[in-house]
Order: sequence, then C-alpha cells, then structure tokens
Amino acid sequence: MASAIAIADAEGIDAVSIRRVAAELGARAMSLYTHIERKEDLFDLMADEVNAEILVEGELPGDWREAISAIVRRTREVLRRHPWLVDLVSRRPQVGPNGLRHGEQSLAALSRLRIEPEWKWRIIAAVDDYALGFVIREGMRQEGSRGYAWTQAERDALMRPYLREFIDSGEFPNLAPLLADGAPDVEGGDRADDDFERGLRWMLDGIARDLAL
Amino acid sequence: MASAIAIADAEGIDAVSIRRVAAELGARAMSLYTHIERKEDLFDLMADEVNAEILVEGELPGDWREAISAIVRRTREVLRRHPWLVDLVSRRPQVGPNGLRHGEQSLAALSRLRIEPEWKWRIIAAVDDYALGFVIREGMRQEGSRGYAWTQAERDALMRPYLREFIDSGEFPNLAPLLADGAPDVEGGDRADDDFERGLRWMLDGIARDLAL
DNA sequence: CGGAAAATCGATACGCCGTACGGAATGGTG
DNA sequence: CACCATTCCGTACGGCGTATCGATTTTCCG
Repeated sequence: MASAIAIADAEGIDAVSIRRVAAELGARAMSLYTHIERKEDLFDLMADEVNAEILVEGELPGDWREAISAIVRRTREVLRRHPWLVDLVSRRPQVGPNGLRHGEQSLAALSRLRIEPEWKWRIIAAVDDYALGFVIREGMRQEGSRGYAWTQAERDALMRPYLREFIDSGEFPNLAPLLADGAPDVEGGDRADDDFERGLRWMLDGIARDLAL
Repeated sequence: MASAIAIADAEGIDAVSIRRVAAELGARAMSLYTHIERKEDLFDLMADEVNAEILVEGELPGDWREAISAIVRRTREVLRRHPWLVDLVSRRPQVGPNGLRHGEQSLAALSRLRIEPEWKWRIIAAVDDYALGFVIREGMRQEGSRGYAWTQAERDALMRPYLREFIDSGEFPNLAPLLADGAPDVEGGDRADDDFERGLRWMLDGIARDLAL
C-alpha cells in the first residue's frame, strides 16, 4: 500500500480514493476489495505502516524524561512527514501491531520508574495529548487547509484587511498588539521547534514535581 | 445554519452535505450557493457559530490559573457537545469573529501577569495544545470512529481475541498487564474528568515554576 | 498431472457527492 | 411601468464507495 501513502503524502488524505489507488497500481477499483473490506481498512493499513516509523531505533535513553522526549520528538517528525496521519489518528485509536509497539515503547521509557503502571499510562497520555495537539495546530498553521495550496504571503494579504477591521474595532485590546505584527499563529520553523520543546518541558516539569520523580 | 449544526451533532460532520442541508431547509441544493461560495464556507460558519459557545460568560476568575482553566474546561464541554468541531478546528485556524473573541478572552485571562505578550501567547498555545489533544483522544475513545455506532461491549468483544494474541506473544511485557483488565484506552466518564484536570494541572504547574508566576 | 476449489479480476450499476451553467422567477428602484 | 440585480431551480458532469455477478486465474490435493 505504498502507493496510497505516496498519494497521501503528496496530495493529502482526501486524494486517496479507491479508484485512484487502483489506477496507480494498474488495477481496477474493485480489485482492491480482495485485500480490504472497507475503505477504512486501507486507512488502517496506511496508518500502521507509518506508525512503524515512529518507533525509536536502538537503546532508549536511561533518563525517563529524555526517553519519552525522544519518542515524542520522533512522533512529531513522522507526523510532519505524513501530515495526513493526524486525520487518521484523530479518528480512531491506533491499535495495529505498530501502534501497540509504540505504546509498549512508551511504557518501556518509564520502566525504571517505581510507580504503578496506571500512573505510567497517565503520564504517557498527558504527554501524548500535548504532542498531538501541538502537531495538529502546527500542521494547520503551515498549510492552512490541506489541499488548498496558498502561499503564506497570499493568505497573509487576504487576511490582513479582514483582521485590521477587527483590530480597529477596539474590541480586542489584548489581541490587537499581537495581531499587528504578523499573526502569532504563523511562526517560523525554528520557532516551532522551540515552542514544542518548551511545552514538552513544561509538561514534564509539572509531572516530575507532582510525582516527586 | 442551525440545521447544518443539528445534522453534524446527530450524525457527524460527514453527514453534512449541501444537498442534505438544503433538503432540511426545504430548498434545492444550488440555492445554498447564494449564501456561500464553497462548502468550506459552510463549515467556517458552523465553526464560528459554535465557537461562540466557548466564550465564558461573566467575569473571569482573578487568578490566572483559574481563569484559563475555566476557559479550557468550557472548550472541552463544547467540543464534547459538538464533536465534529475538532474536525474543523484541526483543518484550519479559527479566525472567525468568535474565534478571535476566544483568543482575546484567553489573553484577558492572563492580563494581570506582568510578562511580555508573546509569553502569554506561548502559555495559551501550550495549554490549548494539551486541551485539543486530550479532547481529540477522548472523543476518539468514546465513539471509536465517528459514524460507526458500535457499542462499547461489541467493540470490546471484537477486540479482545485480537489483543490476546499480542499479549500472549510476549512482545509486550510493559503493555500486556494494562491491556489485560480492560484496555486502558477506555476509561469511564468521571475518570476522564480527573485525567483532564490532572494533565491541565501538570501543564500549569510546569509553566508557573518556569516563569516564577 | 488433472480437476476441483478458492482466490482474484473485470465490468456494470446504484446512489451519493460538490458544483458549473443557464434559464426562470422575484423584488426593489427609477 | 420598465429595468436590473439578486435569488431560485433544473439539469448535467465527473468523481466517489461499493454491491453484484460472471469470467478468469491461481492454488492445492489426490
């Protein structure tokens, strides 16, 4: 199903249609249904294949914070490489083999900690929540709507007069200064890295303090 | 466009089609294109209408942590009431009037803090990232795939033999104990409340420590 | 190797979808 | 009343997921 992934990488998940994938393979549409039962199954296969990329190779760092940071950074990288994955991740739990392996690896990152397994899971959930939210909002920022390929400048030009109206209305005393010089929504690439690391550190700090780790 | 929202609430965002909404209104499909230009515009209108519900009425708590907690809790409530909103939120920035008002209110929650506006925005972004991720994973847990209405028990029954196979494989020493007694993915309703509050507290603690607030 | 059984393929068709287009109706303004 | 802009409506095009079914290929066993 590499063809399906290639299509999604290039044109987004909506471009992945049964007919399209079949054409890419030189087959007819209905032939795909010998391998899958519903289109959703195709998506599941795609997701699990890419979930394999999330697995961190080699030894995990011994320090638990470094270990889950490594995993979560890798998750972000993969989600940037395959932005359509967030559409699938947000639709259903990832319980394919590689999804489970990812869960296992996340737990392994905390294996040294002497706390109950439930708590390990809660830590992972909180960090994953943050990371998922960040990556979603990051992706949405950099491409606007997936599929509509406006450049940053074009969208900026369209948006500015619209935003100006609101700024001038005086209804947004706190927001206006931030909107004035380039929307804060659109920050450069390395800024995003800093933001990601900072939020992650905040979350981990809060966890460490609370659980005295 | 209340009809469109009603459809989405009841059957998910995919059930919202131009023809369907038109029928609900006793009109023909093409008549809708008098008011909107593309289907996306309809989604934008729906999103902004619901974004209004996110706004916290009355005075915000004076304490900044309480204030943004109140906003974020309300966000979660609304996203539970209108689960389809996450599909729209994750596709494009919310810059409608009510989306902006929400941003303004979030900043207002931090107005007492004597830090630079950029830092306020970073705090809000981190908290929103966490909240968005949590709500997405929460919604995905409780309904599986939106549209496919399996009961919890049915999905459980289907899943168990599949998971058992992996548990017995021995490849998942850390994960297996958690999967054994009811997947940790599926926690009850009040548990979810606790989880949400705990993660939020962790994030806010980390922020407060780092910025000495 | 021969033939039965199972898996795969192919074409066609149904009912959806978003929306381009062009004509008909409508309502407000001179 | 005539004019014109806005709104409405029917039709049509190309694309979608997939049910059905006959034809073909592949696999397996005696």
